[in-house]
Amino acid sequence: MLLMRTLAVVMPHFRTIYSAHNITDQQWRVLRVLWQGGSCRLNALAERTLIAAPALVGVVDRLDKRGLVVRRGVPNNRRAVDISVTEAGLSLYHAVQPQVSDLYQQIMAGMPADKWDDLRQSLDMICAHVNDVETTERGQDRWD
Amino acid sequence: MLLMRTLAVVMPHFRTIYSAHNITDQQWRVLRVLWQGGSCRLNALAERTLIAAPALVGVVDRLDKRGLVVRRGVPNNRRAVDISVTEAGLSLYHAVQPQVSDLYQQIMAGMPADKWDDLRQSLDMICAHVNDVETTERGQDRWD
DNA sequence: TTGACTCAATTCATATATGAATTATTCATA
DNA sequence: TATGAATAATTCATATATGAATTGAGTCAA
Repeated sequence: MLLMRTLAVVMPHFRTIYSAHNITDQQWRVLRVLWQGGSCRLNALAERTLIAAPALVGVVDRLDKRGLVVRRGVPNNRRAVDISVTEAGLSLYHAVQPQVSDLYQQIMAGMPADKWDDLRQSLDMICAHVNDVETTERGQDRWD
Repeated sequence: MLLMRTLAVVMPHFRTIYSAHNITDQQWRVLRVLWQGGSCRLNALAERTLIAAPALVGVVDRLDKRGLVVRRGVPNNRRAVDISVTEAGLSLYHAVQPQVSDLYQQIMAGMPADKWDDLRQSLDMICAHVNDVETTERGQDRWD
């Protein structure tokens, strides 16, 4: 609940920026990842944006309709689809990114840098350890 | 993104428990809050579950249909509605709670207790500070 | 007392979130 | 080389998430 509460407190501030440019949180995440990585396929995009593939299909659809990204077939692999930003998507990204970066800095300013490092490490540690828990659960399945 | 990633890693484990009892994350949050606080009105429930009121209406509707919670009018205030768990909702809670608690303990075991305290404090600090950022933003509105 | 205003719950429209099932493909192998 | 297992993207059904607008009550001052 603490994680959710923190997100619930922080996200609206970012959302204010996004909605001023008529995009959603998820649409922003897609644009940012595509800008950083050039282009990638839906599954990879799903991993990097933390948006499940079925939901991502719709997000990309809407970005595609607005001409911010494009879908292209991959040669030698007709079941794969490559997604990349358009010029319009790129310029939108450059319009939004500074504001997002500013807000990020303001939030970071509220806590010393070493605390941020600790926070990052702790969260990473949780992510890493939780996989062990999963293994344990599976182990218990043997007694079903 | 780190916060979202952590939630994305942790939640599926809890969700496994919930879905085994045919409830969702949000339905569980409602049951837990109602069990802890007896009963409360929709707005208060929205705050405590971190579910926005419009979405919460639907969650309560579905719990109501399944007889896990009930809506009751508040005397002397016909616009308010009181929500509370039923016997069925209570027994479901007691069936699920131990498993949730166990999983929680397993996750907690992956990191020393003082680290958890630091983590809690850091996240609380973020929540507290972000409100200041908001104030700053509002202050800038004066120049509009 | 009545009209302006606030409040609590809800509805609406649109955009995800999630797990299960599909649809084409591609691959590995008997 | 037929053929079943594995893949990538998508569709489906159902359950939220979000912001704006409504509805039905209370409230308070002129």
